[in-house]
Amino acid sequence: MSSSIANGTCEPLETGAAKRDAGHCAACTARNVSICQAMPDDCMGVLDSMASKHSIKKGETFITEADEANAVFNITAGSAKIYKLLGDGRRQIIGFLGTGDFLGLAPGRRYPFSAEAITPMKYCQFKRTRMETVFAEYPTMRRKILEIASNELAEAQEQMLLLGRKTAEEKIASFLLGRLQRAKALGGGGNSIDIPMSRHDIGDFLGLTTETVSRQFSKMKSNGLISLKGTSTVMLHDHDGLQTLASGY
Amino acid sequence: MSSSIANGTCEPLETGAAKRDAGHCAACTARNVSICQAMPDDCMGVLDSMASKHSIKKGETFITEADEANAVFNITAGSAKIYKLLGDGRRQIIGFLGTGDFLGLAPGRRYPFSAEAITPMKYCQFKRTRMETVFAEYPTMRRKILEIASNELAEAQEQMLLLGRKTAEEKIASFLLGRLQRAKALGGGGNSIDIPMSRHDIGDFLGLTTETVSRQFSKMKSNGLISLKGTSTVMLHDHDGLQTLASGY
DNA sequence: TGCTCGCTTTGACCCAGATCAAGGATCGGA
DNA sequence: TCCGATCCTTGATCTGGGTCAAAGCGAGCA
Repeated sequence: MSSSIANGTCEPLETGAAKRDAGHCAACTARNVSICQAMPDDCMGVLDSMASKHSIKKGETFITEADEANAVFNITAGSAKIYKLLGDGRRQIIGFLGTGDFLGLAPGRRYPFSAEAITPMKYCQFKRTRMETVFAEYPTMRRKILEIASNELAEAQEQMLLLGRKTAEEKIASFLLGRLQRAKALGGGGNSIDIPMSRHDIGDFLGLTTETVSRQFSKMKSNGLISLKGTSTVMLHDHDGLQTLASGY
Repeated sequence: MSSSIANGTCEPLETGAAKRDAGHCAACTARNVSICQAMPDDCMGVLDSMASKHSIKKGETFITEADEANAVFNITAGSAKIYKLLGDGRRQIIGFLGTGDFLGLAPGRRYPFSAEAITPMKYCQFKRTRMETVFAEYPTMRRKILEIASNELAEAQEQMLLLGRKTAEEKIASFLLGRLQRAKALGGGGNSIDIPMSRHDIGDFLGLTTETVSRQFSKMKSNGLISLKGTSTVMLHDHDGLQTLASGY
């Protein structure tokens, strides 16, 4: 619901609960932007002992749609995409995730999407059954998950508006502003944004083809709204202009 | 996460918690399909005293986008739509809700969507601040909310696939099967479904125009996939055919 | 340093679904 | 039951973005 619900303390309900020394998690660069922040410092060892840590290469799949949803994940470095497929291979990218992002929520027994690294990537994996134990002991963790789910839901609804009702140009403007917002939330200044995903991926995220994405980038370049540095860095020159496009006036 | 997380008991954490006699909620027809089922029977009076009950007419708005999100809602009779608007009035319907459905989750201080009755409707309204108190006392309620949010998230992702990648025909097939599934979940048998919303609303839900929705209905009628009884009852004659369309082969 | 393969851009053309227009059905209210 | 308003259906035409094709371009590798 509101973010205020994540403000409680994190005392274990059972006084006999293990409190180990903080392990590698304590040094994790993703810790302060991830779900792990809901864990009190002196209990970090509990998470550390539960997490299985992985490094994968660009293009590797780490969640497959319809597989049994036995684990949840926390990205500690790099970026990923999550997507769903239609029978004939048409693809919809549901979202792009980066450092600190949490994924793996599934309402049923199986994952409702696949996930693949779009850059070299690191993540922590937690068995779902063990997470349930943690939730029982540290209610703040469940609050944090609810906060995350609630945010994702609002984002998904915003994306539904985009997919159903915006033009190609408006979609691209919205996408660029979304990337900018994300960069700022992670502490980036300036008007320059990083686009680690391909034009094809952007198309599958916005409900467009590669060619249309490319044409819209070119159009915005010649309009002076943006300029490109290489193929994966975009400078936004007219934030207000993009904002007007994105909100559909 | 999984529905298993809603299986806990519902003992108040504070032993001194008020347990009042069950009030009107006890007789509520929506109770067993709503969030209220997470409340133990003998605590139902707590909810009852908190709920403000409303009846509204078709077409009335009960949530306005960007208003302060001070309450959450539970529909006890009738149907509603929730939607978002673009600056020039283009509309995307995010979902249709019916008896037992819960809404009002907002990740920030304001509602990210509007909500309007599509039939005469009844709902219970709970002040968010008071819900926080209930959550603190009855953890099962928060689990239930997480379960709901998680389900809605998966539905929203499925809808993103529909909006971004399905053809008009596939969208209509998916919509009809979705309605059928809902009818079955509420105990309806048979292949007949009720469509309380207008063609215009269906279009705004599927990212189509009224005319395209109408044409696809006509096409499916002449294909023998469906038939219409009046304008708001649809009989599905070929479930497998619709399923194949919906899954995009 | 140059090659190659995959990604991106651009161009020409096409089509699914939007738009514009006009009847036909349905429903609530007097 | 009649009337008006609203919703639904159908037809004609148009167009934004898809499809097909081919030429740049750049990062990684030998």
